[in-house]
Amino acid sequence: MRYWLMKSEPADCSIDDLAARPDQSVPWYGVRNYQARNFMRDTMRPGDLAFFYHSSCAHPGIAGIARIASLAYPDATQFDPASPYHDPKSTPESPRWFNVDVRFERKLSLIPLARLKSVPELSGMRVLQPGNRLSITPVTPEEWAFITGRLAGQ
DNA sequence: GCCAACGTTGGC
DNA sequence: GCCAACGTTGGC
Repeated sequence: MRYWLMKSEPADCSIDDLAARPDQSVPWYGVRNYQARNFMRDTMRPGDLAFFYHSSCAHPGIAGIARIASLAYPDATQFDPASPYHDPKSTPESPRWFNVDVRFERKLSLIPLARLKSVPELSGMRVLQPGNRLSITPVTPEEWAFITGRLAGQ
């Protein structure tokens, strides 16, 4: 089993939005970066755990935990001309973009980005590296254990 | 709103 | 294949 960190803009889908959804799950559509796509398509497996991270907002940080709930399958929004994620170069015969389903696991009291950055044990964390923009990044078992065990307040 | 960092595009 | 231009990300 692997661990991940997945960014979501809470204005689009917050941890509370995820918890309130039918089945408490959501297709993680809209990823249009090849590296993040490859993580979903090639490495993620159902049962993997992910930090649910709030980005591009007033209080960026880890807001909860989610579980990968499906293998990757073609992202429907790429074929929808009305979607902002429409990709005219993609075809159903040869889809370019994929998504997994993500299910709510539990909420955490927010672990702010500044807190994560202040911890020496997490200095190597992928998402904290300067210039990182990937919306999906791997988390090591050590990082996962440290954050859930030492930084998560509940 | 600013801006640094990064990925993608497209001309050559 | 190079690389400049452009668009996006995301913290501040």
